[in-house]
Parts: sequence; C-alpha cells; structure tokens
Amino acid sequence: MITMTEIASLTGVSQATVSRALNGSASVRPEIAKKVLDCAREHNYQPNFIAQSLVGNKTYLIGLVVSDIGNPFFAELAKAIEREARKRKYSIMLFSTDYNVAKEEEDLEIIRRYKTDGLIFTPASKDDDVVDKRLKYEIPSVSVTIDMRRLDSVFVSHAEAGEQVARHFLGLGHESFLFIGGKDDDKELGFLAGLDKGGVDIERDYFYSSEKGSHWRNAVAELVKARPGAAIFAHNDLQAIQVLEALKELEVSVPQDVALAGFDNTFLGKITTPTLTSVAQPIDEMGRLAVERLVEKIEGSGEGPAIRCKLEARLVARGSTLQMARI
Amino acid sequence: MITMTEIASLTGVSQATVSRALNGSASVRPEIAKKVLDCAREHNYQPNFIAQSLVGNKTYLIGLVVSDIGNPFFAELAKAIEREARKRKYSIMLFSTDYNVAKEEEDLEIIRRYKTDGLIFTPASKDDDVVDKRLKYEIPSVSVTIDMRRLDSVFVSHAEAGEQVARHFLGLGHESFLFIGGKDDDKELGFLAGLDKGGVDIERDYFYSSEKGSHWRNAVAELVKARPGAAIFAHNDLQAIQVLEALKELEVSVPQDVALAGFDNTFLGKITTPTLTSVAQPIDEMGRLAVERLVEKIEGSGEGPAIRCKLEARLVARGSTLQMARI
DNA sequence: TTGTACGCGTTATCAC
DNA sequence: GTGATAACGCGTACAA
Repeated sequence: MITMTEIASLTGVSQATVSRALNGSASVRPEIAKKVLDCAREHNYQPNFIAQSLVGNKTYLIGLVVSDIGNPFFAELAKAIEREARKRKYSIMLFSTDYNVAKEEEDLEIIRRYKTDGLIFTPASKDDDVVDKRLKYEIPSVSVTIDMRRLDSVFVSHAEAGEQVARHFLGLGHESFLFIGGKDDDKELGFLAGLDKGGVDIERDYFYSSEKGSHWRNAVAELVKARPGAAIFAHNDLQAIQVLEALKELEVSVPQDVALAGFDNTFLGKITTPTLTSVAQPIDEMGRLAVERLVEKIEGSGEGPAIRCKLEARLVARGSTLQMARI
Repeated sequence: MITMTEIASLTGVSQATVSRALNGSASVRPEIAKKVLDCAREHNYQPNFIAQSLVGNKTYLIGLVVSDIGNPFFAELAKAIEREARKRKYSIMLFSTDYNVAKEEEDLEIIRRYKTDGLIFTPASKDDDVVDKRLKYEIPSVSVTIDMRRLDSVFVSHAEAGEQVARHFLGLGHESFLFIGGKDDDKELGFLAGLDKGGVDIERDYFYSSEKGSHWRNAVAELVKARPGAAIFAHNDLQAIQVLEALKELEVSVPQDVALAGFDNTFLGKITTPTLTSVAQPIDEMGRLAVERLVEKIEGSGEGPAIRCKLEARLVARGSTLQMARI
C-alpha cells in the first residue's frame, strides 16, 4: 500500500506535489504530473481514506441502523440505501439492533466514534428522549419509516395505512377486528379511527394484542373461535405470515373464515398461500429520499427545520382478504 | 465532540497525560486521573476512531461484500456476521454487489481505501483471476458459502448438496431432472454425479437451464409438458420459489406432477405452499466461523496456509418433494 | 510551479 | 508521574 510520501521519493518530488498531481490540482508541470501518475498507477496507489478523513473532517461514511436486517423489508431498504449512497460516493456502516434498545445505544456510540458523516436509522421507539438523544448526537440524521416529528424523516403515514386497512376490512363486511403490534404504533390509531368512522363498536368488536412473545397466538385463537367474520391486521408482513401459519394450524381458512392483512408489502406476501394483502411502502423511493436528504444535510448550508417527507401508502389487496381467493 | 487536547487544556495537564488517563494507563496520579475522567465524562468524550486508526494502523472495520443483501439468505448471513463481529469489537461496512462484477471491483477498491482490517465476501465467481485479485489485495479475507481453494473459506460442499438432492429425488422415484443455476455451480456437478450413480441416463433424462433472464421458464414448461415424474433442482430458494410460482401458473401441482428442491433453506421455504424442500446451510455457524477465522488472521501471528472450513449440508425434506403433501 | 511546514487526534517513545 | 515530541498519511497555506 504505497503512500504519497513514497511516490514522492520515488519520483523525486515533494509529497505536496504528489498530492497536487494526484488530485488533478491546478498547477503542476505536465511532465511531473505524468511521472507521478504513472508511478501511482504502477504501484496501484490508493488514497488512504482514513488519513483523508482525519484532515478533511469528512469520512464519506453513513451509519445505517436498522431494527433487523433479517427482515426482508429492512434488507431491501438497506439495499436501496446502499445503492443511493454509493452513487454519491458514500459507504455504509451497517448495524442491526434486533430491536434491542441497549444495542442501539452502543451502535450509536460506535457510529459517533467513527465520525460517520451522517446517520440513517429506523427508530425502534418514538419516545421523546430517543429523539433528544438523536439531536444531541449532533450528527446529521434521517429517520426512515417513522415520522419523528422534530427529526428529518422519510415515511408513509402509518395512521393512514391503518385507516386504509380498516376501510378495506369494512368494505368486505367484517365485523370484528384484531390488531397485532406494538403499543405505540400509529397503525393501530389509524386502524381504530377507520373502524370508528365505519360505525364499529370499538369496545365490543375491537381487540388488541402485543406482537411480543406469543401472546398474539392466544388472541388469534380466541378471535377465530368466538368471532365469525373477523379480520386481523398485523403490524408487518413477517408477523402476518406467522399469523397465517398459526391459522393453518388452527385449520381456519383465509380469507373465508378470517381475513388477514400485513404491512410492508414485501415479496413475502406474494409467495404465501393465500397471497397476503399488505400496505406497500415505496421502499426504493424511501431509501433514495433518505439518502438524498441526508447528503443534503451533510453537504448543504447547514441547519434549517426538519423536513418530514411523507409518501403515499398503498394498500395491495391480495388473497388473504378477498372473498374469492384468486391465489 | 471534545478532543484530548481540549480536555488537556481544560484540566491543565498535557494531552499525553489525558491519553494515559483515558486509557487507564499505568502511571498517572489518581487525582489527576479522576479530574481528567470527570471532565471527559462531563463533555461526553468519544475517542476518535479515525485518529486511532491512522496511528494504530487498525480500523476495527470489516468489509462485507455480499451478492445481494435483498436475498434473505445473505441478509441472515449478514446479521450473523454483524453479531459476531461486534462481539469482537469490529464493525461492518456493507456492500451489496447485485452479482455485478464491475461493482464488486469498485467495492473492493473502496474497502482498500478505508483500510478495513479484513474482508468477508460471498464470491460471485470462482475464477482463478478473481482469487488472484483477492490475494493481491493483501488484506485478510475469508470467503463464505464458496470454497475458494487457495483462500480461507467457510462453506458447505455444494457438490455434496447436489448429490444429496439427487439421491433424494431418486429415492422418490423420479426419472427426469432439471437443474437451474449458474454454469460453474458445483451443485450441478454433484447433482449429476448423484444421478449418474443412480443409473440415470444423463444424456436423455437430464436437463440444464441457466438462471439468467427467464430461459428457465421455457425449460420448466417443456419439462413438465414432456416428462411425467420430473424433478427440478434450483440453485437457491429464491429461484425455487419463482419456479414454484411458474408451476402454479402452468397449473401443474407440486409435488404430485413435479418435485422441486431449493438451496439455502431460508425461512421462505417454510411459508410457501407446498413448503419447499431445500438444502440447509448453517447460516449462523457460517457467519460465526467466518468472523472467527478472519479475526484470527487479522490479529494472529500472520500467514499460514488457507484454512478451508467445510460444514455439513443437510437436506430438509418438505412438501415440495413428498408424495403426500403434508404442508 | 514547487517545496516547506503545519495540523487533523491519537499513540508511543523519549527525557525529565 | 508527567510533559515534550515524533509519527501515521494526507491537504493546504505560505513562501520561494
């Protein structure tokens, strides 16, 4: 791994001149430049990003913190982000938190230490103190998938998504409903609002289950036992697919006995039987916009208010919510 | 982002002393140490990894180059690798090549420039010149999933996997066979060997199709039309699932009309209908071993011959190859 | 046009 | 025990 200094002594000029030649800088005698360039090529010179970072105070690194890279949704998002980042000369440091808040904290520490130019993250929590922590990190950040209010965010409205699902369920004539997901998920709020607008008696016909552990299994079992015409909304496709399998075990058929909808619209929903109704997030666009916005913050003038970029959620109806399964 | 020098002036000692105090180094007067530590804590000091890297010639960075992070197999592998790496204080720079050789080259350049301590990669090709390039990169590398002979590798034998599939198909009484995959895939060689041992007339009853484009669609269509009792072996689960969908469109039933096996044993195979027979690679173990071996190379004495760590492939029989679909 | 010299934030090797 | 001081590889103001 040859350095500028070595090239300098090899070509008999100063390291400064090598630097200038290599960077195509203004004034350096053509013959010298050629000699330097040739020498560099010959020895396969590669600039040392570490050294450049130290002096330039710029790493061209983006920290990417996702909840679970094993979830195809996040994997596809990471793919989109990596693609966009590379277009702009940035590289990705990947962290998968496994929804573990402590690990996430550690990851952020590490990211700070590496002085990544920016941070893209999928928040595990919307708590104010989490937001504050991000702000305190002073490093340019963009939240993806969740609207973090005081932070730059790229997302689809989970509330609207929930409402879409509610309308969809109601349009199909369902009469009791179960939401499976986290406690502070806007999808539930929107779902509830939609059901309420549709005249559903929330107290009587709406149920909630945490996605943790297998509480939801009991909830599902009870629901299908007691409630014909029930509909289940799972907070993501992975969860929905688990529900689908549970329903198969219970020998209730989807969508005849119970309807099911997921969220994310990953390709998983296309390969199950029945196929899975899900709310699509425009993954590639989210990745692109997140990187765009982040780079803008990094390279741009500076502060300005947080930009919250809201994209359209789109319900994709498939076999799990149709009267007639058409595969 | 406070620096050692700043802490030094704040506490009225030299930067060198701050360094010693912060690193818990031997000799520094307790009271001084306390003052420094307090000051550091108060200002939330974070060591600058970039500076440390420059002087220490060690980045604690591992470059991870996978073929497609959107493929759940690689995503899960990345997850395992990240987990193991963090245990050893290393962080991951992620690159997804999309099976694009040119992009892979670029990624490797970038990795060199960042001076990552090591490299873990899933090779797109086994060509000798690829190997040579890796060796030339002088950076400690480990190949995962593919045995690269002259390079440290962690893998399951694709040939043995192919043979297992062949035996499995033969045991179920199949009589004609199609392999879908790349041209230099050991899975095909093993598959062929297994079929041959089983007395199959390769010329007559064996077919090959590239996985590129949709050539394979024609191959599949022709096969099921002309050959009752056919069996298809796809080079990975993603491909197998595409085949499964194509078969549904063709209205041939699996496994009654045609058997199907994949490779990787991702969770995808559990959610399709029928479920998918696949050859399991021990993902977590592969990730663990790859990181272990890499760190060993990085921190270890030095060279030594390449260690090729061969793990057991295990065929997991599911619905797509059973006479009786048991879901 | 080119070289010298300095600084980026550390670690490490010296003297004191 | 502590403070100068020299690296590490590079960019760059300044002087020549």
